[in-house]
Amino acid sequence: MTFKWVYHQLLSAYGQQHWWPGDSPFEIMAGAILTQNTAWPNVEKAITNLKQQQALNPQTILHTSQTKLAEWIRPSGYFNIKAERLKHYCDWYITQGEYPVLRQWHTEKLRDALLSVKGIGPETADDILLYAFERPVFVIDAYTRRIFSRLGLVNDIEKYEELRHLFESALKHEDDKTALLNEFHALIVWHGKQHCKNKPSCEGCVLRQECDF
DNA sequence: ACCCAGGGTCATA
DNA sequence: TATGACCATGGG
Repeated sequence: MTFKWVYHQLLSAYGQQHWWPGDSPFEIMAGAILTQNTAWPNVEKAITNLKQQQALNPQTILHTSQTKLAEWIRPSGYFNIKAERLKHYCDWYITQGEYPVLRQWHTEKLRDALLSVKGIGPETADDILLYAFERPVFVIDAYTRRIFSRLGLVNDIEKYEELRHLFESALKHEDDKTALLNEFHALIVWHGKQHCKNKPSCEGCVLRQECDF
């Protein structure tokens, strides 16, 4: 049982996921913040509102009052906090020179910079690195911890960075590693949702041992 | 009515 | 370092 085996099981079972849903790098970045501890359909409503307001760009978000911004993103939950986080992120993003500048940074430097923005934690930073900047990093989320600890491939108690390096080094010889890590995380999220839906019997679970019993 | 979702920050021990 | 409280909507 290996990481790659799990990947192929999920891919053959569910097919390509075509992540991240979004038309531009900035939409992906905003979505990564809005989806923190939130179901994606709620995020879609918030993004739709931002598009209707022509506000899905860093300049408009930065110059819109936090109160108004919070009202637009209300469906995504935690709207006061997320409005503040979006504005902090846009302030940093514009200051650094936006995508044309940031895309030239080395991955480690870009990660450190992202993590320095208030409201951007490890998972959100890696979402942005992988799906907006197409860097070969892996995103560790609650599904990943739960599924792979049940499979006996990782320890749930390990820290975020330890788990991330474990996945990345296990798959480092794959060609087009970015595309693989992109697909892998998306598949894990999809599988996690399916599994929750099938609890507790979990019949037809392609990973078998991942069932709850 | 209850549980949780594609997390992160901050205060406390 | 490591817990706990807090943030808040919407779907099951």
